[in-house]
Amino acid sequence: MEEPRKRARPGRAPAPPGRTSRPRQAEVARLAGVSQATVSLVLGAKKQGSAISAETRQKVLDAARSLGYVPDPAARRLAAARNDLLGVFSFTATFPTDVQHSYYPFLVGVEQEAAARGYDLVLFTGSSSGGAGASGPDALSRVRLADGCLFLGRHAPTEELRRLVEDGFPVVHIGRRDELEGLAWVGADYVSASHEVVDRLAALGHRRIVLVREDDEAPASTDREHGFLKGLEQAGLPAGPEAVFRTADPARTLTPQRLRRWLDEGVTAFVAEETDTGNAWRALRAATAEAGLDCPRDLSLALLGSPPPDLDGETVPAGFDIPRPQLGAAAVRLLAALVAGEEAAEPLVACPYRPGVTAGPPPTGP
Amino acid sequence: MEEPRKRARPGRAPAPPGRTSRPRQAEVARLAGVSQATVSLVLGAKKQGSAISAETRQKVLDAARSLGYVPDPAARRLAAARNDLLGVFSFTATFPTDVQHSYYPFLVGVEQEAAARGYDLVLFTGSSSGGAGASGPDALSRVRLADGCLFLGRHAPTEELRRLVEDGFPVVHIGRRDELEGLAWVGADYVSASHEVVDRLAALGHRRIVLVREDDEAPASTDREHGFLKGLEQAGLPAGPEAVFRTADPARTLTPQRLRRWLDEGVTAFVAEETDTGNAWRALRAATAEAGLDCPRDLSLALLGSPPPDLDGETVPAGFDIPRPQLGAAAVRLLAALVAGEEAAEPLVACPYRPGVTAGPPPTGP
DNA sequence: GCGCATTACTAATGCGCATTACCCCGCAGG
DNA sequence: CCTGCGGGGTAATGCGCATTAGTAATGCGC
Repeated sequence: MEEPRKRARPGRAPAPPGRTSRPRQAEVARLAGVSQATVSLVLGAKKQGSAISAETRQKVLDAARSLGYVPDPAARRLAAARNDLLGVFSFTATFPTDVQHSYYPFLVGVEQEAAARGYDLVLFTGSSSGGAGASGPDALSRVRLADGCLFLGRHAPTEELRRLVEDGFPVVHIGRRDELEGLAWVGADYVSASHEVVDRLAALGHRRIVLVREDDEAPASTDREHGFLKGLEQAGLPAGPEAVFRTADPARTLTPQRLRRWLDEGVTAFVAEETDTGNAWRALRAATAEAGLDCPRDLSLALLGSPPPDLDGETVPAGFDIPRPQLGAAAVRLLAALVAGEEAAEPLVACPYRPGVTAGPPPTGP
Repeated sequence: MEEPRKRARPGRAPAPPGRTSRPRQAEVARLAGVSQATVSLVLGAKKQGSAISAETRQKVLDAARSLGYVPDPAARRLAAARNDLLGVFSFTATFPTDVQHSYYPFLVGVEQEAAARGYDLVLFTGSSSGGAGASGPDALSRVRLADGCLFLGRHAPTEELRRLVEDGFPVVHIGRRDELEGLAWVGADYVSASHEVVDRLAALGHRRIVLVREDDEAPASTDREHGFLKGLEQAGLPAGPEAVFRTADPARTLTPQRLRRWLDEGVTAFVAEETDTGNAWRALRAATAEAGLDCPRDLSLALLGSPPPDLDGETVPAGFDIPRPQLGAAAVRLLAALVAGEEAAEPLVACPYRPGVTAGPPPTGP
């Protein structure tokens, strides 16, 4: 029997007037002649598909389809604590006007992998663009709508991130990020990739190789140096301090004269790290040209990363590529694992060697 | 007094064991010594900030701060009947491997405008990528998850779209789409833009202009022709059928000989439509080069759209640009209006004229 | 023919928050 | 002294769904 509780009618208005509101499970249930719970069971059909007769199941499915029923993600999440949504958060605009700095390559992989796993993506905007809920101490709180969240770029505020991590919210950072204990991340394996570049050069016959790097303590830089030196050692080549040329301003210090001196000393190959600016590589190329040297013939060059996009596209440098789409995909995989309560796996993604045209055998004879 | 309802404990587990769940309003309330409702009132503080004493308010705020309270977006949305989420759906991958076909330029504008309006974006994957909920008759149902949805590309199945539209679900299509009554869309104003190109050429002194178009019935093509012809008429130039050269295979039919004949007939300027392939423009450029003609000097060329990205970047064609970011932004604005229950406004976005270097005064004398 | 296990559902409940309806209290007016 | 009234809160309720306890119906064995 119904209680006469008509006097109380809290909550919001029943439905936006004028247009059909989205169907609820209750409506599906009514149409199918079953209870709401049954609808939930049928539609939420997990692996344990039992306890529902095929007939009833079909009735429900038909009803749901005919009404165009779609579960409300908010309600779903509230009740089940998941909604098959992965967040993507970048402190700078995800789609900056300057395509060069965009996260596009990552997103290619993120989208694919997410799609393959049945996740949709939530792009959290407000981050930079000064939108409505732009910043503030709880700027990152919105990401909690998703089951988990990917973070791109180093600009996500550490404190906010810590908060999420501590709350057990699944978070994966694209790009190594060690300063925050417990933060899951995926990153390129610069060590191995740099190592391999040395291997290749050594295999070509080079016996003295110099790394040109900028004066920077980023993990990406030190990783490369580390792999480079390890490669030298393993190849039995001189790996002392003289094998690394570290300079704050490659354009000034890496002169053609300096280059010739190295050659005179028996150096036959140079390796530059990739940085935001690409200055190391740029300087190396410039010095080579100014010195009137031919690259694959007189000396070999390799770039530990991708060439600056503005540089002559004809000359593909030897070195390795950073597999950004794969990184994105790996991030999604890791995030999915975290969401599922599993533990993190290998965070490093291999960078494939790129033969390019700037490396060859060392020149023979004097 | 508490009822002994301990036997029943439905719902999901209280919290993932082992980690602190983030605070709820209830905890804030307890700490502040008030009720949950009061917390909600204080934190949800809208314009009607009354009915709460300053003292209580402060207690609540302090408690919330000290606990680091952050509202659960899902719950908030459930209660408030909106999620501040806009969908973005593209039948093909949103971030295809081939950057050329990506919707990136649109998304730039979409993201900005969405951010400015406090919306987050949901990228519906599964569409093409063959993911979990890939296709099926209700493939589009998922978009109902958001408050409204943007559609990119012409491939979204009409029937599914109709369904959404009929249900009153706010939908905006990027790119003109007339076949579906009631479907809101935003598109570039090709008619006006093409018209203006003719104006400019006429102003430069050209008296006979020919449009080269491919054999295609897309609205984008017919719009351009329409604007072109209107421009001719208004400028008092010959706008008969001979002003339009329509061909299925520009590369074969647009020979240098054909070009010379036109010139002999007094034609001094050519206009090509932009298509997926860019064949019309390509053929025009090729014929000019093969005929040994100099572009700005011997004849003027204009392109109704953006040049194919693979074409020599040095030569900026005269014509107009398709303001994709603005289109994206306009789409968001329109969608936001629909979500708010307002009516659609002007769907056309103007295309700015691009002077370029391929148009100049007609050659003087024979 | 009764106990008991299955099967096939339904009823009840709560997730976290927003939104009333209502209540309590002190004070002014009749 | 009772009533009216407004400020300041609180209890109750529901959003839409998932989950689980409970129940009716049926089957089965002895």
